[in-house]
Amino acid sequence: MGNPTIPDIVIGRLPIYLRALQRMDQSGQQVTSSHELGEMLGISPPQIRKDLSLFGEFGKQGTGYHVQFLASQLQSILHLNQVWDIAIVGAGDVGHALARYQGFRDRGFQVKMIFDNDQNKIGRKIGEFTIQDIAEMAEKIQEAGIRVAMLAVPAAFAQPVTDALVKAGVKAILNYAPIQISAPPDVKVQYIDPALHLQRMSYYLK
Amino acid sequence: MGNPTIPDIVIGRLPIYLRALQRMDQSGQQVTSSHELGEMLGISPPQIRKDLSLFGEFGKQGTGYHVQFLASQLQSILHLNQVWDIAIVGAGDVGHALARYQGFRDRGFQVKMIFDNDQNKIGRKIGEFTIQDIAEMAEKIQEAGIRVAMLAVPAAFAQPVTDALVKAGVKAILNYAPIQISAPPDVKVQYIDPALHLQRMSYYLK
DNA sequence: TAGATTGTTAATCGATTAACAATC
DNA sequence: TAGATTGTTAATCGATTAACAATC
Repeated sequence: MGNPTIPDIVIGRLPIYLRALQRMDQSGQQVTSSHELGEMLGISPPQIRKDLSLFGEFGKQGTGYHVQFLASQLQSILHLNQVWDIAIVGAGDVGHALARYQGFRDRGFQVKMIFDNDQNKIGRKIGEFTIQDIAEMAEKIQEAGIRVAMLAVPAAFAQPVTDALVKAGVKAILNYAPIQISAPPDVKVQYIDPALHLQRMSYYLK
Repeated sequence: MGNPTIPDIVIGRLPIYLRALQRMDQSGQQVTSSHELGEMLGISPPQIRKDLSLFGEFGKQGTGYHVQFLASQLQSILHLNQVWDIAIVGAGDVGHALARYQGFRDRGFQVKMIFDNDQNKIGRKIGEFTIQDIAEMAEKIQEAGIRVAMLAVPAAFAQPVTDALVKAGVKAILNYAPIQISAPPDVKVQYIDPALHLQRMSYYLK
């Protein structure tokens, strides 16, 4: 069970730590330290130690952290001991790229279905998936018990599709549509909008 | 010129304000308030007023903000009065989706070229763009004076490609590779890793 | 052991918010 | 005018960091 007093900003750093640890593990490294992790990630060592200490004592004084052990602890904290099924809504370029992206499986997620409302797309295949009719979305998601969705529809559809996903029992939505959506407090929403990142950087461009 | 004392966290919110204002403008709305914007974005009204006041006085007491005026001020602050040319590195699924994404143009950016190191891809077209050899990347970017790049290569190539981009004069990199990259302080880097967002949400899933 | 690094407290730093005078 | 909303100060809140005892 998650401790409800952990700040969300700390939760946001855990996957970053995990990603670094998994890279270390893949390269055969067995031990690391808050200093090394901090160097690698641009995060201060005490910050890392403090974050981790909110969940337990994972290190050894004088030695540091055992890479595999810490990684598995973080996976457990983040509920990544299981593979979460994902539904993709929207089979345009973004939905297409997400459906084919190979990087989810190793990191606790697995695309299971993809929906669109375009009759020309429905029935066509993307890799192993057949694009399904969005009219059947709620039913299919409920049947499969899917809790995680990625939203790759035009901005105008984002809110109605969100409402349908919430009704179907989805609790986590990664929204690629360039618009704020509203959902009940028990439904987490994260946003990806590349233009937002670019605009943030262009402030610093002369 | 940007005021160097503005916190980066404030800069990060300006594009969010701008996006909301542009939607209002498109729907014909002429005036808004910090309260309405805050409601829409989940940001407190005083926060919005304080952020904006760091750059000037853009509102009218009793009335609020003129949507078009505030939007144009934000565009100017963010250096979005011009269109920034972008180079994409990596012509896989992600690079492909980015090259075809229609959402950049209205928001101050324009894809100009795309590179890959795969001989089977070089010379093929994505929309209007011909995939170019990454061996010619530095030269082409320098010639065109491109300052902004999007990185959509495998993690193992992210750092060497970054080094090449920096040498070629790129000052802003949006990195889709799931790995931290290092660049000089005058080169801004932003990250997009969907798995990171998913993992952050799965903490809250039971 | 000596050196290194954790976990944690206290201090600092920075960001957010409450409150309100100014004024449209 | 009366009502509404800004811009801004002061207070609060929360996050980061410095420092160090504990200990491997």
